[in-house]
Amino acid sequence: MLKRERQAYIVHQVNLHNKVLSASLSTDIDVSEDTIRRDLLELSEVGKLIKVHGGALSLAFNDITYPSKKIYSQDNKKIIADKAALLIKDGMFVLTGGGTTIVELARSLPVSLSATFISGSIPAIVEYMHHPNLEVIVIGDKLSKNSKITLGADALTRIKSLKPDLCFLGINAIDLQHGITDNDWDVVQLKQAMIQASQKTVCLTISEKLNSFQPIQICKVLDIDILITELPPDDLLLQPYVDAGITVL
Amino acid sequence: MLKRERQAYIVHQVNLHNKVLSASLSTDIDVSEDTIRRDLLELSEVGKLIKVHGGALSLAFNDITYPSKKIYSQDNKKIIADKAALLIKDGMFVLTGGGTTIVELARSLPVSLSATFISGSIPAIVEYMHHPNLEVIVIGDKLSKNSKITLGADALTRIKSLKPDLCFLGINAIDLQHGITDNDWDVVQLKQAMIQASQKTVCLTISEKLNSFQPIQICKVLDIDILITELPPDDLLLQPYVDAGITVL
DNA sequence: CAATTTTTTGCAGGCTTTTGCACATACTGT
DNA sequence: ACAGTATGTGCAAAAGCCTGCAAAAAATTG
Repeated sequence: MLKRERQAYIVHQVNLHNKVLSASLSTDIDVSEDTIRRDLLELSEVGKLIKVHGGALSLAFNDITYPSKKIYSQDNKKIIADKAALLIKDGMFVLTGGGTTIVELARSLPVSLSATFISGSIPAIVEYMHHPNLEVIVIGDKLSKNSKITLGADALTRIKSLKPDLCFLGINAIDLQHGITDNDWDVVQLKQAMIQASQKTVCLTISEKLNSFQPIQICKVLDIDILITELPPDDLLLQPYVDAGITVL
Repeated sequence: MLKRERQAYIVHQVNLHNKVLSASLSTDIDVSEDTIRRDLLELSEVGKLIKVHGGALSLAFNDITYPSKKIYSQDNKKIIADKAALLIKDGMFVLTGGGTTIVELARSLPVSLSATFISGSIPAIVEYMHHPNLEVIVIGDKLSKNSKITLGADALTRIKSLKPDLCFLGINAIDLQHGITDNDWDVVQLKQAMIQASQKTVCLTISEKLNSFQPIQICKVLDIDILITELPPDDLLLQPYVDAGITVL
């Protein structure tokens, strides 16, 4: 059995049963447990499953176990959120995506702000819901367990019918050559629609993700208007983007 | 059973019942009590539950300290939710409204259940999202701050395009003369659409709300199929509804 | 096509984690 | 206060994991 084939089988099993045991996989496929362990390690590194002692669990399962796992680079995201919050004025229509940075932004909004927020991200909506002066519009569709946002044709159609003032996107990778990129087809579709619908697009990312890329392009660098990272705008790392004509905050 | 899997089970149980006993968990999962105690210790260190002598309590339980009436009706809602959960079978399409009883139902669903849930209630969606085997469809529209559900023309249109097997509604008032009634125009529209779309409608309510009415009618008593309260089905208070031809559980 | 390099796989060893048990100690309710 | 549990500690067996290595398989190159 080929390696790829074997790993595909493992992913299938883990999604089917929500868990797998190294030992049973080993006898199933008839390879050594070491090989299985190496497979599980690789698959967990690319985020297909969660490796645990003795086997692996599906991603959905992991959410139940540790939903409030500490958020990666929380402090940096707070800095980003504060800068982003300044862009939003009373009365604006704001479209937002999902991800921890966006949730941080939602938490950083001043209580007095009165604006309309549109999103398909459940964690973000929960935050907006707690603000007294915000109107919240939910984008409906099938909920993706991984990203906790609604994805699908309905969501796309609805977004295309909007003309929001601002769009906030947390992004996974950006570089000058490949533009803004991601690794999930449906998420890419959604983000493209959001960018096209909005008058201005603001991208939020921690500096770690600058100058990296992923397999699918969302848009070119110049298709966005503002880039926000935790770094000061005159940081060397950001100069290429300033030179390219992006507003960097 | 893997360690992480076991701990996930414990967290689920503690959130479901608000408390767990080390001893019963031990016989449930068939591991020694020592192992359970070590699990509870770890989970309490990560803040997933509160460890006490003999078992553990959920974090939510800690908040509910003084209002004994609240616990009372909380228990009633748990009884209702457990009865309702039995109606849902694998593979079903289930449409649900909002409200605390529906959230309680969401929490009472067995982990193994694999079905599709459709809802516009954000608190309910958050619960569904945490179940590993549920498909979740979000009904989008403007979010009502009071009821935390999406309301409006979009939501209505979307619901009318569905044909779910079951519909669960928490209701505010029911009596034989006025039928099922409510006090919010938009909510009434939504519930009417939900009832009309579904093959079977199940209404959940605490007995307190029996034989009361509010200004706007949703439907007649006979337009629903099943009524669930915390009372046993042969309670005197429920006889009029049984006589009227409703299935009472 | 043969030689060379790279990747993959299995194995041995030493190490860590997990689990159940025994026993001394602490807590709980009557 | 006291009987009955629950808890913490130390320990040992078993299972799982990591490292390094060498053979086998696959890919690359001349």
